[in-house]
Amino acid sequence: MEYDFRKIEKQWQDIWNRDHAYRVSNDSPRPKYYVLDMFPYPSGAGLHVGHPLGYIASDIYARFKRLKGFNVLHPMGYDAFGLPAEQYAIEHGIHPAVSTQQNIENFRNQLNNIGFCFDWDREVRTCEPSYYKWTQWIFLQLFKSWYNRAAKRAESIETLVDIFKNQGSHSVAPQRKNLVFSAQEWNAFDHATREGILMDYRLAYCGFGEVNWCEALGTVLANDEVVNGVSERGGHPVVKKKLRQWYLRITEYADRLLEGLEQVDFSDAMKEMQTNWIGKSYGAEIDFSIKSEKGEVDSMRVYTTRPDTIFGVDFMVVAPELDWIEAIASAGQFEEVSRYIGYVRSRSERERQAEKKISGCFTGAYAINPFNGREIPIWISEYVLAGYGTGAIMGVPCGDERDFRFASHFHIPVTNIIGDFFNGEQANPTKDARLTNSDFLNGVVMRDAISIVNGKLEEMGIGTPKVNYRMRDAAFSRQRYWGEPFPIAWRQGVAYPLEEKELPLLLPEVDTYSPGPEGEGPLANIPQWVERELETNTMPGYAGSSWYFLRYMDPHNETAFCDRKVSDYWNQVDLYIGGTEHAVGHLLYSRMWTKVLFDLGYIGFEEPFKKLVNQGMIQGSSRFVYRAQLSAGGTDIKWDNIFVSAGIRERFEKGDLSPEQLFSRINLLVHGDSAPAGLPPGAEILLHPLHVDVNIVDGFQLDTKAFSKWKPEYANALFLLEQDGIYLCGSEVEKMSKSKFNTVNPDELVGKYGADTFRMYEMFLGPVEQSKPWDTKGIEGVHRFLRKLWRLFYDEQKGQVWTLDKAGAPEWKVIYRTIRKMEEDTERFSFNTGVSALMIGVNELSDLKCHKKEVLEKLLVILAPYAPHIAEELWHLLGNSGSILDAAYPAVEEIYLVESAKNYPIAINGKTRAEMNIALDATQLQVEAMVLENETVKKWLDGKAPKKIIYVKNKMVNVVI
RNA sequence: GCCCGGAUGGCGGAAUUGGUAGACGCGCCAGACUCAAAAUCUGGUUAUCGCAAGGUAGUGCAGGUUCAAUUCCUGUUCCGGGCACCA
Repeated sequence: MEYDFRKIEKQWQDIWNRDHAYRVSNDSPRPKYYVLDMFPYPSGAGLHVGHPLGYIASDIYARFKRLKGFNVLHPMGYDAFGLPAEQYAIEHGIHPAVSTQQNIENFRNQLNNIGFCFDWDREVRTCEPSYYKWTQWIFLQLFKSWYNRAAKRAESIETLVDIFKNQGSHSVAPQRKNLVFSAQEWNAFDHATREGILMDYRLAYCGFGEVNWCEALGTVLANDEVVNGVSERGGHPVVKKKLRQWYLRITEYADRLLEGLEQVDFSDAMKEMQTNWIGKSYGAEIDFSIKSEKGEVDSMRVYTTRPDTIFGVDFMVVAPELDWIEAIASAGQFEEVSRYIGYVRSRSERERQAEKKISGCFTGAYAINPFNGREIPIWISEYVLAGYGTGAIMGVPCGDERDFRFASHFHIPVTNIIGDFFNGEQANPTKDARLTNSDFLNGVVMRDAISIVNGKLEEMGIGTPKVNYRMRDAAFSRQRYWGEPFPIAWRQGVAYPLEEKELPLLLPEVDTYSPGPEGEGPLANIPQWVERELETNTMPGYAGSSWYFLRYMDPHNETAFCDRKVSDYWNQVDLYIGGTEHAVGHLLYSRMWTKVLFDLGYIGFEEPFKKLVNQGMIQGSSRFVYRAQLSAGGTDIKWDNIFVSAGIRERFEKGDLSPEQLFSRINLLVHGDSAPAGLPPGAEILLHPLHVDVNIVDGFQLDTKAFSKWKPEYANALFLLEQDGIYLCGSEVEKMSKSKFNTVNPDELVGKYGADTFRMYEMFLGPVEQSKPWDTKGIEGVHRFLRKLWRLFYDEQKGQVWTLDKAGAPEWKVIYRTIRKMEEDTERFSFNTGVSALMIGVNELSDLKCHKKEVLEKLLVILAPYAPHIAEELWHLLGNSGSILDAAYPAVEEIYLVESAKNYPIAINGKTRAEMNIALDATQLQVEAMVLENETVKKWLDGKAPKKIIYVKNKMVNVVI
């Protein structure tokens, strides 16, 4: 009886499906465990082998937990709104709902192929009205709430209105500069004014923000649609444009997002990334008065974390886009300033920060140092961003490397305020120096000077200590079609929320997916929509994905996003597996939404994910063919389809093969014997690497026949082959993507080797957290392992070989050692070593010729999370009736694993030279005596006495000479 | 540029707490079975010197701590991920 994986896998998938084997109840006496995968976007390209890595890991863990007696929730769904579907709609006129539906079906089939234990009854799709109804509903909660800083929590906006009504704004931190009013004043404000003020407090609010505006395309572009300042499609210029935008006031949650990190089990790297993203810093805002020709602007505000360096300020740098720059520019500098502002407008933030070339421009105005009246030139430069702090910094070249380079570049004299700590060549950011050239601060250690300066500034009324965050409020609107409509109507410039009973506000059909007027979204093209004065923006991709883990708990609820009783049962996600690319986006947004819903009493926990495991990326291993071409050096010889093998190319590039030799070999290939010889003068042979589909390459060897059929233009391809008559490809490790032809489709591998082999091989590749290149070659080893395992039960010739014989100690020892290793490794997500442990176990049982049911059935249970189909099949063939999905994880009988002695490595000066079998309970003295008797040790000692003998129980012995 | 990771045989990787570097698998080499091939099985496989016994070097690179370093510390190079409208 053969291992017929195709039949077995089909059969068991059908049975599990029929029996609803993966259905999960919200009501169970067993402890709950919630395993979550990151929400996939159903792309048209379908799955490649990189996608399922995390899903397989979580699937194994979910199955493992089920065997351990937990009620396990392991759902799957789709983050189905998004730009690619909309782009596809623009290009092909197909409604995004239609293409998305197709993509989802394709995805689902691919996922099912791999045999995941998803409870499909709980599937969610963010683009379904039944789902986005609740995204809109949560948005309304955000809109109707404010963050009460005193209570450190979100509250209904009504509580704020009450405060304003009764006490005015004094007790509430002002959101807008200089906006302070009394209760009487509030009550006298007209409706629009009040709404304008409340808008400054709402957790979801409207403001103005810059977008990438492409005039030629008449649309707003995503960052990755902009390359080097022009649109990716068409290469049109892109500039910044201010548009009305929705935002989420995530900055109010900055501190709680930081504190929450202490309660969750994320990697230190992940916590660090989030901490840095939030970027909390303690500093001061200082107002400097300005001296300019026109005198229109009297002061500027800078944010600094180092007020102690106030006497070392040699220049100011202001973000060029701040609106008061042109007002302070002197007549002589005005033109240059305008030109520089124009230049910066064309630059993305990323480019500005990454730019190595120092650029900037003097404004012609000066700031006055409040302590000594010194005139400080005000510059503008792209390295200062408007969005951080006040958009203006103090340039302290002796203490900051970037400031120092700026000063050197523009020949601005440097004031040394740190004495010997500054060498004139390099800035020194120390806080330990005693200040010099610093007036009343001379001799004070910098660290201590900070509070002295802050005190003085406050006394003078020109500065306040200030906590600052690098994180900005999250832009929450897109000028797009394929997203959730905002449940907001605008009347006379005031935003009104729709009634709850009006939800969902359905996304209307449109005739065209092209943008609306003035950079508005496509919804602005619909007269009925505009008539109803509905918001024309839609929500961004992360709207639906910020709360989906809650919907899985109670996916069909029509009266709430999730029943409180149900979320109380499932509570936090116990294990979340996903890539680090979501470190600061999705993970922060969903943590914020969870905190808001917690504050408002809709759920009972404020951190969504208890534990996070980051999966690495599977990279593609690209293959290249090399097309030969003659440069235009005065020749009319055209080679269209000559491909040179990688080995020949290598010799050519290294110079081992001359251009003439290569030319004549190619000529021979093209023309046969009657080849005209000689490279035309001035001509050069170029070998262009071209990506070739990895699926027609075996290792590095190209299937030349398949290549000729691959694309019509290669039909007549000629190949310059290696000596042994094969064509070798070049290779490189790159991101896996369709355009690089390096994607490998899991369906094909599943078809060829089965889902069980595929699952185990993905895990066997290496640690789940680590990125690694895909290589299909090794999959056969895993497949061989499963067949070897099968042979413990059934033999092709002999049929059944398993027996009911009683097992002996050596067999028990092997199986219990395997169980223990497997359990430990699975528990710590070390799935690759888990697979190895199984292989070792099967190798050892084969060596022992162990075919005993009582041993083998334990093996099947620990195998089941990794390779569920074969495990279930053999489980039943052994005569078990229930499903192995619900078997109990076998317990280890320690008695079989007790050892009395160990082979110790005996090292001389730390280098292993011998091995000795020593009893585990041996004492230091016994060991020393034994070791000194050892021949190898004697040889190395050469008659001398050892300096020391180190004996670490159960580890090693080291003889120091 | 800034933040976070990673680097070990021909390849993927193992070494869980500082204690036998290279488990397991691929590939390769040799052998068995076979008319032959496939499949399967057995043995070998870091480099280098040596007939062997055995020695020497070795975990990106340069240093350091230690009886002992892939593991800890300092510096450095290269590669990957993210940087706010891809999801």
